[in-house]
Amino acid sequence: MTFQFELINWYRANKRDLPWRHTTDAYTIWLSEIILQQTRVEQGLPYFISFLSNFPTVNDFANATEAKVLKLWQGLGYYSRGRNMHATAQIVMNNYNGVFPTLHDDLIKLKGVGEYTAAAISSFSSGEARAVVDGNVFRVLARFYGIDTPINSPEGKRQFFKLANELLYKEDSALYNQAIMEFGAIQCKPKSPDCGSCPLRINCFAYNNNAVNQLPVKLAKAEKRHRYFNYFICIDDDKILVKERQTRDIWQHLYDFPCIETEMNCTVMDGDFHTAIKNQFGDNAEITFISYKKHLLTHQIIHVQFFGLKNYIFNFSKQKELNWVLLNTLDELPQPNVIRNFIDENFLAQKRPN
DNA sequence: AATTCGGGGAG
DNA sequence: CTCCCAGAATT
Repeated sequence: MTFQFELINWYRANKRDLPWRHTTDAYTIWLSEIILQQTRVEQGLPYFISFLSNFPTVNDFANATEAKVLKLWQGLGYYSRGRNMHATAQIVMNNYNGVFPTLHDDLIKLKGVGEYTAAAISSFSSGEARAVVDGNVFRVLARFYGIDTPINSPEGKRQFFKLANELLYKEDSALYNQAIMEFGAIQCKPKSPDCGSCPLRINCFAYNNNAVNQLPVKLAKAEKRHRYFNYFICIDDDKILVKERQTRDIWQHLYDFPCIETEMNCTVMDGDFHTAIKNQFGDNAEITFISYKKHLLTHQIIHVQFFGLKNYIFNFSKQKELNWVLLNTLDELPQPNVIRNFIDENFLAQKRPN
């Protein structure tokens, strides 16, 4: 048990004071765990405060509108997390009588709750003996035990999951799970960890074999896809035309503007793009280029152009997701960051708070 | 088994 | 720029 006790001792001395560590309430822990999926603590913390304040109980969450949830989630990314939380809150109200589950086998059935999150909530809320395996745990185990199986391969996931559960300190799974994750986040960092001050270095494979920078091993990712979004700003007096994004693409159920997607960056004079504009907005439409922005996502590079539009016509019957909204209520809609930033720069005279 | 869901911070 | 973050769902 040396490894486990060293981790726990390190944790007692070095842990950060984080709000979700002061509770065993499953709902509160669930909020924090979903928000922190693929998200740094510093980035997620203000969202955790905001969600807990807006939705003190799972009942409050379940009774909110999805638009309200997505508005609070705006800017955090991976918006399916917000939509899945909303669905899960309603499932907890309907199927669990409003009492948030604390057992792994119940949690794993909830939307947006996978192996990591079910282990985290169950161990933190009820002390169930389930090992968490997140990015931190992969890294700590790969380095300390010298495991070079790619962590993003199915074989790697099985191997690390098995080892993590063998190592789990079952007498206090919550303490041990917190300890190994915090150790990975603060001490055994991805880049340039301070091995000289590490209490585990004596028995660490990577440290003793000069392999800290080679572990963990990760399979190469697919090439990023380039996409070209051409947005059209249609303003009629005090109203602007917005579009709710639909399923099977990024930013589902968030709002942007009427858009023509092209295969490359186009000017209004380019043949196919010109034709598409005329087909969409009529022969008399006057187009003016406003701005270009390159927006980086994990798997896509979005080249965004904004165009102003005048003297246009539009066939609404084929575009049910399009809607006129008042310019002064535009800010209330959940929007992807690239759209929100455009609105900030072009429509809002005064800066909004925060 | 591979891909696709964001956005931000560190280096 | 690249990599990674308290991963999960979909194909």
